[in-house]
Amino acid sequence: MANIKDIARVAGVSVATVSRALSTPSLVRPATIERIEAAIADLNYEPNHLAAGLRRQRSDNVIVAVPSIFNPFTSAFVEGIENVARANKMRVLLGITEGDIDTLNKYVSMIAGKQADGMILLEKTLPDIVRNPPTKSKMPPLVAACEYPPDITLPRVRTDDHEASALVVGHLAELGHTRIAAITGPLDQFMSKDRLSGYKLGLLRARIEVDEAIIATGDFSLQSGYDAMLRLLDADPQFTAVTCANDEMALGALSALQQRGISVPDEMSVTGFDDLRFGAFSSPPLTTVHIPTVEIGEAAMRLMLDSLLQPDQVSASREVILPHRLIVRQSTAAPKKRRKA
Amino acid sequence: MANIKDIARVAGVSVATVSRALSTPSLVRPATIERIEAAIADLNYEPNHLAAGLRRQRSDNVIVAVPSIFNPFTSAFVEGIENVARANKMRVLLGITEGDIDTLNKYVSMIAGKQADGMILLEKTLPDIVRNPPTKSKMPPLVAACEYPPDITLPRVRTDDHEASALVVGHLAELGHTRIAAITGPLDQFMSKDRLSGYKLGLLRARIEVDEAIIATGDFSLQSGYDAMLRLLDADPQFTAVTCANDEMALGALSALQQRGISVPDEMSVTGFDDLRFGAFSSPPLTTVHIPTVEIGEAAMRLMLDSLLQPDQVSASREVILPHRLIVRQSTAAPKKRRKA
DNA sequence: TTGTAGGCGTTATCAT
DNA sequence: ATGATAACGCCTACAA
Repeated sequence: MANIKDIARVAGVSVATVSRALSTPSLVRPATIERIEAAIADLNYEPNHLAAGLRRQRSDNVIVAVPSIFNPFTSAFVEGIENVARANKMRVLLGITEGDIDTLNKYVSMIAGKQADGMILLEKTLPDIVRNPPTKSKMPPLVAACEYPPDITLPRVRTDDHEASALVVGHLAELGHTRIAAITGPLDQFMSKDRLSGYKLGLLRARIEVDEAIIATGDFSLQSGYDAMLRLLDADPQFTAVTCANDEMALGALSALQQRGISVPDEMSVTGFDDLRFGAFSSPPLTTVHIPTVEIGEAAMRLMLDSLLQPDQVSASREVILPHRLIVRQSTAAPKKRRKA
Repeated sequence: MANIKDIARVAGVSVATVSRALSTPSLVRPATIERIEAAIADLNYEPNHLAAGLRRQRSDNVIVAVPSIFNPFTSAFVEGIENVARANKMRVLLGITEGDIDTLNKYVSMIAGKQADGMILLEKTLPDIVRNPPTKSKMPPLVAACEYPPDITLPRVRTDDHEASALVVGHLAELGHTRIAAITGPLDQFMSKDRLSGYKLGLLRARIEVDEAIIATGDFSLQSGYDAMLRLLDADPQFTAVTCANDEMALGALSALQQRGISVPDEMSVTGFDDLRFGAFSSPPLTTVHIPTVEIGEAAMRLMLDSLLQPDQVSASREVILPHRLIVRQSTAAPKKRRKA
């Protein structure tokens, strides 16, 4: 492979000029640039990014740490990050952790190892370095999305899940429901807790008492929504609506209801959360809260770019909150028929 | 940040020994290794991957080029690649192309620029370099998945979509259907053509004549499946089954049928393709063909590792074909009722 | 506007 | 088993 020296020789200039022609063309005479570009085309030259990175001490990569990408919420998030990264000449390194904290910590150390310049997190656990900042070396640029407790001091982007959940419950209450069940996410995740507390807030506002007997816990998967729905149905014959902490579980719940022959929304109203496109084509189409997932990724990447530009502004930990909105489809309606036991 | 020189000094050895302790410990005396490891822990040393890469002429990254990751099929594929990459100390660089050939070609040139060692493709178009191999420099390691025509000479992994489609049609024919519609993918994609020809093969085997009037084209999206279903319904009152070229479109079709009040499977049988987990929880659950998407990614990454190990074996372009299998759920049944006009 | 040269942090070759 | 040292290819003062 040709290198910058070859180009310099062929173009009859010094390597410095070639380097400048590539990175700061304004400093080079147009005629010279032309000769250099000719040489580049001629020799099929491609700058060695490793060498440049070594010299400039950065890789132009950003790690995205997620438990798994095999899930529409996460992949939309990653897509958003990639969009902005690409537009800014950065690359996305995929860091799948499977929820393992050691793996996550290893990804963090890749930053010190210059494999990446920073990391965007969509994880339920924080890497150790956040709680134990390094004394000698400096803190790597980190951006958090969605999942984290309020006391950490990272730049972060999220939606107001608390209010969003309350909003859904409000919608059901307005329709006339007075007994509203919930299927939550795993309660070791901050996001799940937030959505659960929002559910309770919604009930409070509607002057409905919380009944723990009709709160079931899932793990955000279709199957867990299905299972949780069956558990609720068996536990209580009275409730007429159920709010699920994400669309996947809501779709699972829909499937369970269909199997039990309980009609939605006549006998049971069901709501989701996230607004996956699958929810728009379920039977019936799912009432849900739109979460701007792609935009969350984009905002996170922008925060990352900010951190990268101002390495010392660590304390300027900004928080971006993106708007949600209620999407009413056909899975919710006023309670009509009594459910048959 | 501490570097290898610092470690050498603190441990009282040369840089060469430190390097060896890290990469080939068997060549270093255990006692020495211990001193080195102590120094590493002490100084919080992390090897600079950029420097190592420059020296060794590789980045340990592999690019995955996909039109979009925001889709369960693709994300499963990427997850499979990441699994194997991680196990082999390689990283996945996400290359989203949005179907743009220039973007794709740029990703290819990143290999020459040492940002990555090779590329795995899940695209409907091939990068230029495949048709015009470079004369001076050597061909970058490329692995293709699923989408490509048979005449190219890349290592590749795929399923037998042709037979799989025929299998689905066979299933419907066995149930007694004689008028079977199809919703295909975009016909500029090889994968779509393959699935379409498999559909025709299935009809042939069942001695059913092909009727182009009940073949509609979609773009693999939910919405397009929904739209295509409505078009078919309006065009022909007779058919009793429809096979869709992927699960997303089948789910869209299900939604259209539900809206028209046509019951599945009593009045209409519907089949999908891919076996997304959403299909298992639709109403009714979707009969489909299981495609081992994650495994396809894993196999592709293994082919990549092979190519990387034997840079000259370009001609040894292996092809891996992974098995599919029919998943019969409740969206297919013997034709019963007549559809109402 | 252009050139010279030092150095980024490693690995690998060749000695010892 | 260990050490000295020359690359790897680029960027960026500094000099001209």
